[in-house]
Amino acid sequence: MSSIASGNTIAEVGGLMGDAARANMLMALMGGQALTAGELARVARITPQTASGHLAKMIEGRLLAVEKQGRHRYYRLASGEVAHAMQALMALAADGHRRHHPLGPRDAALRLARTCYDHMAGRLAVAIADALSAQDCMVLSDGAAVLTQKGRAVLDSVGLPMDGTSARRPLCRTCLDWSERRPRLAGRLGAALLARALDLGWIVRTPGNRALTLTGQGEEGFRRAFSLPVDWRAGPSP
Amino acid sequence: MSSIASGNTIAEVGGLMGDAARANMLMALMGGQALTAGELARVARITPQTASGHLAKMIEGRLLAVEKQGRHRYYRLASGEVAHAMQALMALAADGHRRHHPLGPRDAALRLARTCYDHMAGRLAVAIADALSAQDCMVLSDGAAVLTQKGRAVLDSVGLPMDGTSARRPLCRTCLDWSERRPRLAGRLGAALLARALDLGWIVRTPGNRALTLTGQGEEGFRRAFSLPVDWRAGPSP
DNA sequence: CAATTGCTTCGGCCGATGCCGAACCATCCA
DNA sequence: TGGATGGTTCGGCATCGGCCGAAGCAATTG
Repeated sequence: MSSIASGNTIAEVGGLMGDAARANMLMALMGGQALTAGELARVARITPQTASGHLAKMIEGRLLAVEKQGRHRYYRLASGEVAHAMQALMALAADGHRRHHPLGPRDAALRLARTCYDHMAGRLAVAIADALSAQDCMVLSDGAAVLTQKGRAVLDSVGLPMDGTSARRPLCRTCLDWSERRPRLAGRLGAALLARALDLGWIVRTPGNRALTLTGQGEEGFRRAFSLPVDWRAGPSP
Repeated sequence: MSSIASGNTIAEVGGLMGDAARANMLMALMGGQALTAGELARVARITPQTASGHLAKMIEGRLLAVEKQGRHRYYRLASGEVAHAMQALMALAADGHRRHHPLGPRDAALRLARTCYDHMAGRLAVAIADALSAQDCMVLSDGAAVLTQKGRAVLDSVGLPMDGTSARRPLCRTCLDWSERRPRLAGRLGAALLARALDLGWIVRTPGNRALTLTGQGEEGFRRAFSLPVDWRAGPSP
């Protein structure tokens, strides 16, 4: 029903995100991994049949994409723009929040390194951005970033050739997630870096959630590749 | 009702934007000017009392701010973050749209120069960004921008001292509005430039809509200040 | 002091939508 | 082939929220 799946209006998109159950599902998918319908129903605390309805609506509205695999159906965000829109909404929602930071044991892992849609977040990601910036590999200015010649060389040495300046996707963007509000690498470079680090076995995903575990190789690799200070885990230094 | 006006949730924010009438009002306010309740009712095609309810909700949700002046009440977007969120939603809504571009007579003025929340948009804004970029006043990369030393000098000469690199607000961002999808100056610099240009009388606002009229002085002033090519009105050259 | 205009509050109507129980497909496994 | 499990569709219920008419303030105007 409705239109032939052509163009949404702002109100339609907003309405889709403007439901608690759907928002919860979208938040769960912000981790970047595809989840099954059942998992999404559980995270939203609704019955599977209700979840199914919501998912269908979000597919119709082009917020999600599906991939069926066996008897499972894996849902994921349809595009980076969806993630971006969610972030923008989160920024508004967080306004007066001053959320409780229980800082539990599992929280500590998330705080160190986690995924945020398609790139890394947490202390590690911030430390990398800081180090690159401090070494003139990249110029950070008001939340935007530009890579220098030297920066390209460094990234190239990690196996990340940043050749084309083509895409109009930002290299770096401040991403208002819960945890330190400091710039980190997102965008095209951020996505490439996450993929490469997973590839090298420097970090591994945790099955259930968005947390990333830093391996021994990773500890060493990151420190050497980006010349991280020894105390990078301590958080914002200045 | 609800909480004591503290923290919204994502769903609440989305829900506020997810209504046709409210979305229309927000869109009207994207021009950057404050509008009265009556004007907003008219643009949303609803009765004043219905509009009043919507406006109260958006105030409560911290999407809008009011200022009463005499017997009028002027509503405006509460912050740049609200405008940013709307842009993000527009990007999703526009997806399949491929909107009709009627290109009427009034449309031509909008296409040349208009406001977009707190900065300029249209051919003029794009031409300025292009010129600054071509003269190494600023480095554009993937939609982000960084000002060079030379750029600071140029802006300083127009009366725009860009001293503190302080704020974490992007200098430039691609802004997916209807019309050319090319980078232009937004963010802190964009806002300052708009204010300065209005101040100098280079451009003047059109009362009813978002269009900006380029004055004779402006024609001359912009060309000299940013060394615009003579044919900048022609649009994207390369 | 009326009269007018801009805006809000109140009350009731009604359509839209989220929710679940039950039944129905599809896939995997023994 | 029968039974589990994951997922969807259907039908009905209940609630929520947008809408407007009528009435009530507030400020400006004569």
